[in-house]
Amino acid sequence: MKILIVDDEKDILEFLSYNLEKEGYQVSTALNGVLALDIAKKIKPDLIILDVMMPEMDGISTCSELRKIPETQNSLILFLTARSEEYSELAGFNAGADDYVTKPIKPKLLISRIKALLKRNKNNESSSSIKIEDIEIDKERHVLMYRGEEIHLARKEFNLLYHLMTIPGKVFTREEIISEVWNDAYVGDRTIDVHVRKIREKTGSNYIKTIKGVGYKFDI
Amino acid sequence: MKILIVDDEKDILEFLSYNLEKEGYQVSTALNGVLALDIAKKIKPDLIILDVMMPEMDGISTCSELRKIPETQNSLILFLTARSEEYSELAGFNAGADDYVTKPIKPKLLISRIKALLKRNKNNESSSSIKIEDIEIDKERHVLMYRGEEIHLARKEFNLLYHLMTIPGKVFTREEIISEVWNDAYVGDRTIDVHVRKIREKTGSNYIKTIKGVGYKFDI
DNA sequence: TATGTACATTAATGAATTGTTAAATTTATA
DNA sequence: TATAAATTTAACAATTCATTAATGTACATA
Repeated sequence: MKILIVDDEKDILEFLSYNLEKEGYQVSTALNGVLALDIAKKIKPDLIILDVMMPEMDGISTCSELRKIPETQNSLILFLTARSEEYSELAGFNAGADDYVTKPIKPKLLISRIKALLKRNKNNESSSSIKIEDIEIDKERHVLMYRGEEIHLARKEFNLLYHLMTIPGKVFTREEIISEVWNDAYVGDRTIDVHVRKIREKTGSNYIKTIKGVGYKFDI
Repeated sequence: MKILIVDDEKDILEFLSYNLEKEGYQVSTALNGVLALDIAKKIKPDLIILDVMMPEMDGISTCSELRKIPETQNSLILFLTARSEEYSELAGFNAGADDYVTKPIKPKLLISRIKALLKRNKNNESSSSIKIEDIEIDKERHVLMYRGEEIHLARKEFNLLYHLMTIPGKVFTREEIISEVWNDAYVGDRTIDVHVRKIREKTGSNYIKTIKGVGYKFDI
């Protein structure tokens, strides 16, 4: 795992490098935003730690720029911010940050946050499974786990449920469902109903809610 | 909703016009890109359907030009392309297209794509959740949260309350409400009263204020 | 007080939407 | 190809929702 640290204070760069290398990460450093962009393009870091307060180009701007170049489009970005600069939390997230840690930096906290971030990222990339309460749908294994039991769903049933679960709570109209699950094929409305019914039947539950006149949603 | 169709074949213009007008869209047509620009400036269509292959000015060029004039800067643009011209998909999106459909055209597919496009556009315009004090209405989840409780509102009830909440404090006349919530359908005044009553009943509250002789408003 | 106007309330009706079942059709697999 | 499984449709039942009509109430004004 490659980490790039960007801060204008050499002391902090050294302090963080030491702590992160001890954890087995491959660390690079940059003293300002401009350098950071150059280095990032070359090494394609998995995670970039950015100080918010920096001369020349601040962390927020650097972050925005990083999001524009393909090499770091999907890198994780973590902000370092002084406790007083609370405004930067919002600005940071808007600019595309994934997390932020306030100074003074506690190495153990920072490392646990980094691990969490990298882990979350890994999960999102590799596994296509969605778990909500006692129901878990795994696209890779094409399996639905419900209260510990493995339930077989046919393909359309599976895709329909999966699609509803991608945004729990959101109401999907029949049009949206047909467009996404049926690839715009022309099927009647009853078709959706029947599949919904079968899912309800097989799971013996009612997580799929009907919003009459609107559509269906997955909700606890 | 105004749609402009641009194609050099009269047959296709007629075929599409017929199908789209049947769906209630207001359709204009143009036989080439140059005419399209003129007409577009006048009618400001919400959606422009462009054939890729046309003499004089092809769809891609027309699209680029349309994106330059303010009247159609934010219009949706949908390309019609022969299955063989797959290259045009990319070129089209680069020129600012929002979607494309391959010929031969299946009317039902086209209409569902159009609806999806117009809808997506609409959704992006307005934020879906409005929160005022202890009352929150969420269009995406189609849910009303009131003092932590989830209250189910029927479609018209929901739309009515949502509409009043878009501008809290503003009095909406019955005319305005019918125009927005009922899409100008012809319904009597009592209909609104009844829906208001049901909302008050279900929430057990009186956030909807009656302004006698004027209309209703949402206010704490 | 009487009267008119505007809104509230209730219940009835019918339209619209969804649920259910079985049968027909399509698709996958041995 | 035969068979089972999955998908879709069709028919109809059930439910919910929207609307109206009838009637009641509040309030202002003559």
